[in-house]
Amino acid sequence: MITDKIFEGLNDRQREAVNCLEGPLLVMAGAGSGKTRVLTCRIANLLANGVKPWNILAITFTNKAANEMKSRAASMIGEPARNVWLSTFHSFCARILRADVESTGLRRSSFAIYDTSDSRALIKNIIKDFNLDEKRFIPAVVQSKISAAKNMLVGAQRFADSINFDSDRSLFDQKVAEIYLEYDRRMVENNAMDFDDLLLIAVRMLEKNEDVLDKYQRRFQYILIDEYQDTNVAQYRLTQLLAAAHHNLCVVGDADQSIYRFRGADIHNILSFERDYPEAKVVLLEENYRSTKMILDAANAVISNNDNRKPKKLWTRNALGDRLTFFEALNERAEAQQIVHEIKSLREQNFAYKDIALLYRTNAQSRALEEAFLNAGMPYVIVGGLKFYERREIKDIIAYLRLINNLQDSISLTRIINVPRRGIGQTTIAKLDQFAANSELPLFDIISDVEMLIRAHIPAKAKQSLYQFAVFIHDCVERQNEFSIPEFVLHVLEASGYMTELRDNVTTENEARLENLGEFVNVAKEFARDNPSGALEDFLNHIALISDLDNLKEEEDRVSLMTVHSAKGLEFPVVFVTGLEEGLFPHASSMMDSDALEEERRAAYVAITRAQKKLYLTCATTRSTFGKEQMNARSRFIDEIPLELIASARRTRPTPPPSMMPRRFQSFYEAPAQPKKSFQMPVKNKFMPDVGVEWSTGDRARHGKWGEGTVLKVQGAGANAQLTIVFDDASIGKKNLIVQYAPIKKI
DNA sequence: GAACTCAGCTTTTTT
DNA sequence: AGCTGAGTTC
Repeated sequence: MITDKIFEGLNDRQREAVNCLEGPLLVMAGAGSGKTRVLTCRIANLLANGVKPWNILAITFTNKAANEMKSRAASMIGEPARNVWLSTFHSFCARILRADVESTGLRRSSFAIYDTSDSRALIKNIIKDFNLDEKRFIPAVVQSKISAAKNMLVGAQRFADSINFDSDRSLFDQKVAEIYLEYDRRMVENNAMDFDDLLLIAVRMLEKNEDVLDKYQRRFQYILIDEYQDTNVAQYRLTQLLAAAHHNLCVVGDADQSIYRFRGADIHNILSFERDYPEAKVVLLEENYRSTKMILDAANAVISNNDNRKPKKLWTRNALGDRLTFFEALNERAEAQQIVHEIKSLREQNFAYKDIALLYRTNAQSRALEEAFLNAGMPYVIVGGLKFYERREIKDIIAYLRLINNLQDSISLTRIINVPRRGIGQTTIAKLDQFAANSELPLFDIISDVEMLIRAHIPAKAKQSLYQFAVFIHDCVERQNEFSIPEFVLHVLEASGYMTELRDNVTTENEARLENLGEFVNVAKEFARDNPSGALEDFLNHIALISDLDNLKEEEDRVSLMTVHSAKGLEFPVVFVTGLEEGLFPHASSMMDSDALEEERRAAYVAITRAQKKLYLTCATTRSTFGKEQMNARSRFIDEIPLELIASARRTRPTPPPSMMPRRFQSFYEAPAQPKKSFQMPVKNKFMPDVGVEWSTGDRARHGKWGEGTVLKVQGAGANAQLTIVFDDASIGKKNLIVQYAPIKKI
């Protein structure tokens, strides 16, 4: 019997939630209480009761969680489970927008999705064009204001209006409003949407068009939302619109794990669910299956210091477990060293590397940890941080693909117009921008038209390269159907000269870039395999919305390093919560604001509850921040944990200087002396020019970037001599170089 | 145009 | 400390 399988091993509360299929349902699920399991089983149960998979919509926080849930449901109920709409809010919105936004007249369906840095680049352009001072109008600040407004469903016009009516508002906000209006205008012009637009415009679409709303309301008879405590106004409104017709809405979350206030998440969405849906059934899941009693007690103790919360106590039948381990190291290097040391002993206790996670509050902390791992030769993976899709070479190839897919995308065009170098400099780009602004044409239209290039007063050389570039892009547009997506990616990389540039300039950095591009081709292959009929546009859409976390592969035995935020929803047998210092965790920016401080404490709660068996809490007495040594007090969160739960050296602050310490403790506090420079970040190989070598016509030279060539002309002598070199690679051609400055060698 | 130097800023967390 | 952007030089 299928239903037996669904209910097998569930506790009474969980059964209740899985069994309640109709009407609004709120599942308050404490950390580790089997929340994912309930969601999965509930989906399976809906299917078992004859609900069609395409009538179910389930929203999760990451694509990874979505896929996992899909597989689990499929193993319970069979393949039809794969037809459930299971995705993140953002992918869901992208999908319905592709399908229907064009019919509402709001946007075209072929829009590009800009990530944070693309949209910041656009804001920066606008600030420049408005002749505003970049010191006062910091692009990132303006961006976050606009983002906050969008997350609250405040469009540009309403944002501007709300300021005009308020005479006290500063000039700053008025300017932000102007930038916001212009930003929207250019996003339309570029045929692009940012992450916030996906939500905002999807809501507008459903509000504006009854037919479309009706269609999706009919389609999604049953809606499930995970991590409901982290929804923002736009997501809340979207949920409300979709569920309005039937109220078959199940939301799952834990107010104590709400840690995304900074991006507009509103904890009240979950707290007032019962007010929004008075007929709602509420199920509390308080039995924890994940952690030992020790860990859970520590978590409960910390979170109980938050005043603004509904009291709740997680409990477990699990074993008492080991006491937590706390240590304070001398500095962040010693902290990392000590962690490495602990991991070695964990290995002797039969823990695998992949059983272990290191959590930190800020990405910057990963550096010291990474160094220690490299030195120790210990396998690790950094989840998040400088993400794969944020690497320069990956953004470059994506920009090429986006431009080919959407010739109006001027942001992508400017990114790669001179990558690899084509002799198109700032002056030329400024002229083009000017001309584009005056003629209201997309940049690409201008560079593909020689007439216009002349009118824009582009010098002959630049004109030539621009035109060649335009021809190349046009050619790619026309020929894209000759290739599969991975082949096309390779074609673009080769034919643009991008690969040549990387291959000719052999540095560790470039080798890493080539490797990353290879990985990108693999992503394309995977996509092509999973979506045989997928177009370039679908591929772009796919990669715009997958996060690093989605790629966390479990098969490799490596220690995971990530921020507390990235760790949400994950669990590990052993967890190290690092950098537990006042000013860092809780972060300095939260100290003035009790709401922010409570959010920090929830982050600490999330961190602690990731651990199943063993929990380590660590901090450093001094830490160098911005290149300066800083003394930090131990985090208050440590002092909120009852003493009896903690083993080992605590309350040792201030740490005595090494000379005052009994010798047997020294190694505990201080990293062993290590050769300086034993770790080096990949640096560009500097090609030192051969100063002191005399050159003459006909000599052969090797250039760091452009390969080999022949000297055509020599002007002057010694270090200051100017050489004219014809490079063998015809696409590079003739270059004038100063001996003393150019990366060249005589061969 | 390319490559260098210097000043100033960075670090909160992310789809 | 390490990165970006502005300014400078040839």
